[in-house]
Amino acid sequence: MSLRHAVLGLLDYAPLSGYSIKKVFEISINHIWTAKLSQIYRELALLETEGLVSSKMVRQGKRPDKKVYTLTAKGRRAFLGWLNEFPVAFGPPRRDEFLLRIFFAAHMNEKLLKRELENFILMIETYRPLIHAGKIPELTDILARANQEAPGRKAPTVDAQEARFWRFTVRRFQLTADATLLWARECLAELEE
Amino acid sequence: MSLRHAVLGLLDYAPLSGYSIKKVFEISINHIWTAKLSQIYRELALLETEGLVSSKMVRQGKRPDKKVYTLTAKGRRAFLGWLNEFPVAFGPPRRDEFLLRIFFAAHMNEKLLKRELENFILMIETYRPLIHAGKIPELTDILARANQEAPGRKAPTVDAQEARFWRFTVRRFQLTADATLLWARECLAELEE
DNA sequence: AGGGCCATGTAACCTGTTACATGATTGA
DNA sequence: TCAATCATGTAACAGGTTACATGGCCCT
Repeated sequence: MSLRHAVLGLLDYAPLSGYSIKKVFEISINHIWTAKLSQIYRELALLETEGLVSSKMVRQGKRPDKKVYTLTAKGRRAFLGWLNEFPVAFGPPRRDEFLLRIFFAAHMNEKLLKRELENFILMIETYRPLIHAGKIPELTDILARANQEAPGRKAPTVDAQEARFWRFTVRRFQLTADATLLWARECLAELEE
Repeated sequence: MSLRHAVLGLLDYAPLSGYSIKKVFEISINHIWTAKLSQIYRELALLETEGLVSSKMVRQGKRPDKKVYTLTAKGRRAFLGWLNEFPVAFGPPRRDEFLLRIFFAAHMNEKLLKRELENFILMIETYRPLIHAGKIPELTDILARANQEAPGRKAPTVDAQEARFWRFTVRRFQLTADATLLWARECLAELEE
């Protein structure tokens, strides 16, 4: 049910096409939640039949026409409802193929295992610096521009509040990336004793 | 594709019924990978048609009959193949509803948000001590007992190697739990300024 | 008497992935 | 000239969730 809320949440900032929702995903919540384009199109079609969003075709001279979706009042209520319903407890996500391989690693060729750990470490080391708050202005920009294109819409508040929470999510990735790096190095060290 | 390998991996230690695979999940890889009973039954049926496991009905006087699955040679090859194929890079799992809510928390009632963070902290504090290596002997026991029931099977090696990697996975949960706790407390502190 | 455990499954549904199809514009 | 970007989708498949069905045993 969460792709739905991610989409509604982004549309609350600005009317967007399916394609540009995907773009916004890529520079924002992509680390938190991913979706393929085909899935986004499907979800948007569904949301429209349920009356949570409405769409309008927009001609663009050179580039292909696009279908811009706007959040309806009903859609906004659904989104806020999701955010403000009585808080549920969320366990940590539980699907990690890499860890599953470690669990069964007694059957793994030792050299291969070490290489896999080294690759894993490398992956985090390259991935970690990509997670930084630097993308927040970029995101703010895109949303502001999308809003200008929408006539008669008062700019929504992408302000200090937003920036704070986006910073929170970035911080979480940094901390868990650090912890994971530490762990992987520890494992490798023990294997190399 | 990973539920499949989790099942094959457990069956490599001992022949098990669908129901007891679920039990073993619960005290072992449940933090790494979860599955519903119905999914396990479906997967086992599929694995049997593919010849990776074979089954045998076992009468039990008082309790209902059970269908015990054994790994075939082909199944074992498939499992080892998965472990030893050229290492792929795994990104971190990317579906975290809680973080998604934080991302959009600017729209959240502040009291509710604080309560949600507090619940989250509490959840980790209660969850963290449950993740400890103490379950390893229990797991070893269950597998050993299942093996005794299987006639003519030489006990597989649930030994020091196994214990090491299980310890590794436990350690990872502790480290990331610690990092997540730190993060959540940080967020709450900033909100309470 | 009622709930929980043991033990099996089926069916419908929802969500995510992969592959295919189309076609103009832009930059190297 | 070739690949990437913009822009829309459909179809098939794979994997995960929820609900339903059955029935005996054991414990309180």
